Formats: sequence, C-alpha cells, structure tokens
Amino acid sequence: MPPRGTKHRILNAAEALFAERGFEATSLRAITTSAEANLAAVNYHFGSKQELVKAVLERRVRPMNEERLRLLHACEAEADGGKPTLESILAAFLKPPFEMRHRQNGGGGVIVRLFGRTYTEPGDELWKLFVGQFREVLERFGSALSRALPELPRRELFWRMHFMVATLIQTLADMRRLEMISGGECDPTDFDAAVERLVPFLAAGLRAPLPGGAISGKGTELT
Amino acid sequence: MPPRGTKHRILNAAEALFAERGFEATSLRAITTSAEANLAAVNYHFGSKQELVKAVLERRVRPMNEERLRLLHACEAEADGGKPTLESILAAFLKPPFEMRHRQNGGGGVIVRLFGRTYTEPGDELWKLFVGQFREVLERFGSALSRALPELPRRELFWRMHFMVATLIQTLADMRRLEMISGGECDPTDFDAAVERLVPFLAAGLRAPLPGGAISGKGTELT
DNA sequence: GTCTATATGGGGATAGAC
DNA sequence: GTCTATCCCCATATAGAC
Repeated sequence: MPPRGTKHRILNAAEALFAERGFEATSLRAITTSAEANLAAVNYHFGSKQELVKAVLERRVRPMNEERLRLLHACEAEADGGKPTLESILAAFLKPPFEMRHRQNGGGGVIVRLFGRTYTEPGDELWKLFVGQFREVLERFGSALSRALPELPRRELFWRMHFMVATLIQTLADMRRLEMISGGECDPTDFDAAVERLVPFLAAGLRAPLPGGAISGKGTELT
Repeated sequence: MPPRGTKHRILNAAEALFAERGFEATSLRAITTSAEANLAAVNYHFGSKQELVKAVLERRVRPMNEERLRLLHACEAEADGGKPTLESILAAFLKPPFEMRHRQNGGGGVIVRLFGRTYTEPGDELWKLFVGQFREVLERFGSALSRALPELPRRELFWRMHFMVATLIQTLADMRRLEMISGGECDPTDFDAAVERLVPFLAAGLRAPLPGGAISGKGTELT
C-alpha cells in the first residue's frame, strides 16, 4: 500500500462505509472520522460528495473490467478457431469481481458489496457513470456469447444476459439471503463456492431451449 | 379503490416515491406534498417514518406471498401424485410479483421496483421485516423444488434458490439495464415477456448438472 | 383528525487562519 | 494541505390551537 496520504485514506474509508450503509446514508462526517481526516479535507481533495463517490467507484471498476477483457481475450486465444466454451466465457466475466477480495489492494470483500449496491442505488448520475464503465465489457462479452450460442436469437440473448448480470449483481450485493434460505448451511462469505456454482447454473440457463410458439412455454400455465 | 382517506393517500404516495428514489432519499415532506396531506399527518397516522416504510411494504408483500402459496397449492393439486413440474413451481413463484402491476390496487409497476429495491437497501431493520415475511414462502417452495429435483443435494438446492431469488429481485429492481444491454431492442417495461423468459432460464439453471469432482467444473479453468 | 409553528439535530459546503 | 468555526438548508418529530 504505497500512498498513505489523506486522500487515499478517505477513499478507503468511504469505500468501506458506502458498502456497509449505502451512499445516501453515509455522511462526510462519518467518512472523515473513520479516515482520521478533517471534515473539510473531502471538499478540498474531491470537490463534493458526488465526486468522491465517483472516485471511489472508478478506482475499482476500471481494473476489474480490464481484467475481464484480458481473461476473455486469453480464453479466446486458447480456444481452437477462437470459439471458447460458454463456461470459460462465463468464468472470465464472473471471476474478476469475486476475486477482488483476495488482493490486498482490492478492497477486501467490501468493494464487492459496493458494486452490487451501486446497481440498485436510485441516483441517475451514478447509473450513467456505470453505463459508461460497462458498455465495452457488455459489448465484447455479448459478441463472445453470441458466437458460443449461435442458435440463440439476438433478442433472447439480450434477455439472458440481463438475467446473467442480475444474478451476479444480486449475489454480490446480498449474500445474507443465502444464509436465510439455507438456515446457515451454506457459507455466505465463500465467494469461491459462489462463482463455481454460478458458472454451471448460468451456462445451463443460457443454453435453455426457447419458449415454444408465441411465448406459451409448456408448464407455465397455472389456471 | 374504496378508502380515500389521508392515511390511504399517504401510503400510495410513499409507495411511489420510495420506489422511485429509495427510502433514505425520500423525505416526509415529499410524501405529504404528493399526497396533498399535512406534514404532521404521517406521524399522527403511522408514528414514524420507519413505521410508514413497514406499512407500505406489508400492505403489498402479504397478498403477494399469499398468492404464491395459493398458486403452489393449486399446481400441486393438479399434478399427478402431488409432483408438479419444475416450470409450474417456478411460475407460481415468479408470477405474483410481476402481475401486481395489472391490478388497479396493486400499485402499478411501481411496487415491483420497490420490492427489488428493498432487498438491497442497507438497513438491518428492514431486512429483518422481510425475513419474517418470506420465511414461510421460501420453506414451502424449497420443499416443492426439492421434490421436483430429488437428485439435487440440499446444499446445492440452497445455492440455486439463492440464484433464483437473486435473478428475480434484480430483474424487478432494474429493468434499465436490459435497455442498456439490448440497445433498446428489448422492452424493459414488458413484464410478461420477462416472466415468460425467466421460467425456462431458471428451470434450466436449477436442472444443471452438478460441478464435477470437488468443485472443478470442466471449462472453468482459465490459466 | 387536521393544521401551524417550532424544536432539535444532522447534513454538505465554505471562509479564512495557520 | 490542514484545521476551526460557521453558514445555511433540510430532515424528523412534536406541541398545541382549531
């Protein structure tokens, strides 16, 4: 951990508190107290709370998405004819967010919850920031998935990518529910177990047969 | 819509604003202004903002979960030997939250986003309320899914139920991402389309083969 | 039941000394 | 760069008249 300056300490403290309580509920006073910095330091270094939020997110999102693209490129290079397995594409997408907790500089398990929370946070400004950060990743993975699932119509692929991201995001954001569902039998902090179970679950979902006919899937009628 | 009293108007206004902006970010002033009620009316009728939040949620969660159990019971009664298809169980779980928008008194599309948001909201108190409301539903559907997937170990079923709920919650909370992924090609307000695609996606995920050996699934290695 | 007026506290941001 | 002191706004909640 090279930099030990005030700015750096504020970023770390803000990251932890945002993940724990959410953006709205975290005051600058709480952040500067935790960072052992002065209240005015936030505005000096970042200009405003909004800009601090953006700085906290960008510091982690950028390297995470760069690693996703690197992994995707690697598994495309390894595969014959540039057609990697669906499972390896999914792993390239899923592993980076989960693995951030292993690195000293990755923010521990904290940042992972932060990402999850960000997606459902109300503000439009925050969401636009995220759109920009993820557009390239979604386009590259969309192409890869499309090649791995050539029989799947574009529109259906979009829906299933939506479900894929939804599962990832919500799993990152709230592992407490796993404890609640399992009555404590599954360990909600075991991110390795999570990613290794997500891959086959999502692969099967992405490969699922299309709903027959117009849309009436068999067995979905209830009345 | 029988009751037109102040209490009722406050509930509706709060519901809409909570869904749009989140709980923390919505002030009592905004609520009472929108409800054309007096600021003090909230504390008179509900006692505090926390109690208002609980009232807003309970009004919708209870009937939703009652319908889920009713649908589950119905499809178990129809099935031979009490073993309904996986798809019909999933539909019983998924349809009620999506269908609330069709009813005049269901809160429109608004309440659906509210549920999604609630799950990722920071507060512990809110979460405990939800735990209580959903415990019975999760137990009943857990048993039904276990019977439909007898070869799936308990622990793996818990993980997959976790993923199932995650997909539903996040899909309810943020349909904007679908627009972003698809470049506008999919309609994010089309909840019928969503539920009809969720059923086969989740059914396939729940039926997915188990990761081989300890946990090393084929194709998940990247290095 | 409904209103006005107000108590009380916390929020983000800033001015200006050091 | 860092601190103190403060401005100003908005939040929830309540007291008390009607």
